[in-house]
Amino acid sequence: MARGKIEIKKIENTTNRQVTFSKRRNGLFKKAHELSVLCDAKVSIIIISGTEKLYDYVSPSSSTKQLLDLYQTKSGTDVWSSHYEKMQETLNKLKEVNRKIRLEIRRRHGQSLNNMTYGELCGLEQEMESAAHVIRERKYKTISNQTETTKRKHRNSIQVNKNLLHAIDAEEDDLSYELCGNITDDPIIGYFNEGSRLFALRLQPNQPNLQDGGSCITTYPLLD
Amino acid sequence: MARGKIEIKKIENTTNRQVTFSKRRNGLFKKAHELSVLCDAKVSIIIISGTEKLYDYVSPSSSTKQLLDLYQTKSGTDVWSSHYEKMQETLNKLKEVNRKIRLEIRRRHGQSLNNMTYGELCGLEQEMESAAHVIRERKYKTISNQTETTKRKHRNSIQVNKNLLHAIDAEEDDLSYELCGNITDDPIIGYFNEGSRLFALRLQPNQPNLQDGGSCITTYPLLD
DNA sequence: AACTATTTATAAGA
DNA sequence: TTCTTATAAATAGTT
Repeated sequence: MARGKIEIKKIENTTNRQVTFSKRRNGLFKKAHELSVLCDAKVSIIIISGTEKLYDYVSPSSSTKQLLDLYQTKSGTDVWSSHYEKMQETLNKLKEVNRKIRLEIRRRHGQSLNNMTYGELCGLEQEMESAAHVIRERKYKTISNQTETTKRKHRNSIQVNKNLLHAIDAEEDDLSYELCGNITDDPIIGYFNEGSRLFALRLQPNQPNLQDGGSCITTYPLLD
Repeated sequence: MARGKIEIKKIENTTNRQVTFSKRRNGLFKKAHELSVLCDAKVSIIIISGTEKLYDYVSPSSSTKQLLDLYQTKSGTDVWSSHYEKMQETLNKLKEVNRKIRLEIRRRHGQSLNNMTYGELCGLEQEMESAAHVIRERKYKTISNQTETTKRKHRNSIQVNKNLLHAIDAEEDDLSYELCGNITDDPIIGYFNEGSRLFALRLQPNQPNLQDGGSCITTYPLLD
């Protein structure tokens, strides 16, 4: 519109296009602003350039959101309600499901039993019985498993203990021979040693178990 | 901007303002269109006039909704996300609650019992027992109530039946008297009248119960 | 809505 | 990007 008329079609020269974009964008915003002031109108302009950059103008004393709200109301256009309504729907469905399962759990707690017929109550009782049976079975399995585990551990300890006693016996025999020279067999020293060693040795294999405390019960996988 | 410069402030003359609005609005849309074509940009303009009328322009090959979606994405502006995010939050909370309740229900069905310790299983069993107890009590109450209702109905029926029989007996007696001519004092006619009235009266209070049919079983409030 | 004197916007060049 | 400037376009006031 100056120094020569131009045709209204895409400007192929990139630099030229960007310059024109910048100039005309400013011109557009200026015009929009003048319009809004002169004529007391609300104006929103959103521009996304060929390089995907965002530029926008909103007339003073209004926000883009406000304007878009108005736009939606007035045009009846589905601006964001596709997202929104789908979500609303999901939410309502979920609430309904929630309500139902809450009722079921209350009934299984023995509450909210009004409005249940005799038949329904019978059904519920039956279900509860059989579920309780399963739970009891499970409980027994758990406890027997635990017992089993404990026994195994105990046997293990005893074995370890025995092995260690043997080892130390052998070592001491070796020592006493070295210190006292050639003393043959003394059953009392052997006895004393055995008692003392028993105490010392007991601690070692048992300590890890003691540290575990009660939690070791659950670390053993249940036998199915 | 011709025949004299104007100041950029609200045009007070209404007619003038509206004319200017119309001219400049068209000018703005034209400029917007030229911009979009020349520079390969997406443009959306929304105008709401002082008289609350809506005007909008969108560059070719894009919809306003598309543009607004893009606008939101790029600007990160809170266009509708205040609604949206609150909803998302509610949704997630609800899902979590749902998940927990479902697990509890499964356990009360005797499923998903893995990962439960012996103590937890004991607790669950106990709870189930006591809930089952409540349900059983309720069941007995329901059945006894039902029985009670049925008995009452039965007694009622018998009474109605008896009354009807009386009435019919009397009617038959009456018929025989009428056929035989004028007889003065007749205690039996008196009896008949009384019986007939009794019958009529009886029916009224009883009929509603009969019409209820089987459903009346549940309409009686349970005795607590 | 059409006209037109003027202002404004802007294309091309620097 | 910005400035300059010749020229196209827009438009205020009028008809």
